[in-house]
Amino acid sequence: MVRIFICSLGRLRERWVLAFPDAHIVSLLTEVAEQPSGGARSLWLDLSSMHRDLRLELVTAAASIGSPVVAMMGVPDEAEAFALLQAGAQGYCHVKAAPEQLREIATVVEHGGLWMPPNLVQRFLAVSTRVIPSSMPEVPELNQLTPRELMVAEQVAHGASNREIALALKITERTVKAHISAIFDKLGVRDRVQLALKVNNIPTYNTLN
Amino acid sequence: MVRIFICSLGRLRERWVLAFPDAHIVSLLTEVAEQPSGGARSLWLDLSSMHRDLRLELVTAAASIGSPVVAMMGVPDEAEAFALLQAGAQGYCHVKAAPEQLREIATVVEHGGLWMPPNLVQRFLAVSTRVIPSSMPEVPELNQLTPRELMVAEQVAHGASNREIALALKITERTVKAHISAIFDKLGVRDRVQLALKVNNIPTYNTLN
DNA sequence: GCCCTACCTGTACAAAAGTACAATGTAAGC
DNA sequence: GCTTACATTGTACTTTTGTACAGGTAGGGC
Repeated sequence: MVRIFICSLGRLRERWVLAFPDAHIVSLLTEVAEQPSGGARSLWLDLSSMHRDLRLELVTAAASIGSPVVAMMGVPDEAEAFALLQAGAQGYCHVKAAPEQLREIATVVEHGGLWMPPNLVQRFLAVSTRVIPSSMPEVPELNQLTPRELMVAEQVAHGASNREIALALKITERTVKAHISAIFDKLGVRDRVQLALKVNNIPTYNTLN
Repeated sequence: MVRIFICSLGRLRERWVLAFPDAHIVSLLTEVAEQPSGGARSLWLDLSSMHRDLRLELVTAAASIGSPVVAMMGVPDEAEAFALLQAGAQGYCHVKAAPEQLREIATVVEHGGLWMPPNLVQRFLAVSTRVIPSSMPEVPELNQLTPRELMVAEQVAHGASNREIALALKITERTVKAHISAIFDKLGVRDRVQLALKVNNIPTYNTLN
């Protein structure tokens, strides 16, 4: 199986080679036609540094070749994700997805599956179902938190500062810090930004959470 | 990888064993807990001869265990498919899917992918793209940012520290700070948490955006 | 040439955020 | 009564984040 990465800039070359030692990296889609097209292959498009209007076009063109296409974005955008998938992409992920994740994605799309970040799947399904039972697990790890910690975590997840949280919960800023440290420990994050993202169910790609 | 098939009647046992020679076949979900849960596994639910109301329940229960769940139906039903997927299933296929296809599906779901028949995928996307754009506005303010600032903002939005961003963009931490300050100014946020939330399009308490 | 913007960097400082170590009070369960 | 989990706070410290003020470079438009 040949993985071909298409990107104008070669910024992330090392990352991709790390994921797939035998990856091909080209800058134009037209070059793909010149590659040996004998066996199976998948196309990985770096759309992050590309003009918005061109992305859909590129994905459509790539999909028409016949190989599974994975769209890689820098700024996740739900609406665009769906558009790209509808245009024929079978995968949608962050350009900086970890190598292990890239390999997971490769396995999935190369076997006819659809891959996208968990939060997107949820949104996806939420809008598709008329019903709204939503008995779905939000972030199961949050169950590890004590009631008080959960309150603090939610405030952080909405952008509150320690001072604001202290004020809201009528406790000292010091206590807020104590809770927050405990939360970091339990959820395995290192700072409030990552905590906010985790509570909001947004994957952070740089750290393996 | 252990594949456990759950069905009240054992009708299709041969078929499944053909696909996975080492498949386990049980009749109740509770029996799964007794299986050696050490390694990875996937659960395959035969919902064909089951009452409609029970299906969702079973899928939900199965999904809560943690292993990938594949819902297998006798009579495909679009609406129900969405509901089952939302309940936590990662795969949806026909009970009588061919062994090779079962193996494809196994590969996909066991690597975090979503699997459903191609026609369902199309319906799925058609519905989503029609509904999403209206309900999901992007973040137009991001257009105010220069290309470089946008890169920095993306990194922050994924939980990166200043040091990490500096490393990634091959610039000084000082420069990162400069960009970030400019971003705060343009987007009207006061710290990196609020920036992360804004880029990810999550509303915050204090700033009503 | 001049102006403007984007981009980059430095020193210095202020303000948060986060950690280490320690302690008290309280409520629930055995 | 004892243990355990939870919530609370203190002092002191390190690290990170964010700002103020001050520059320097490169490219495009006039």
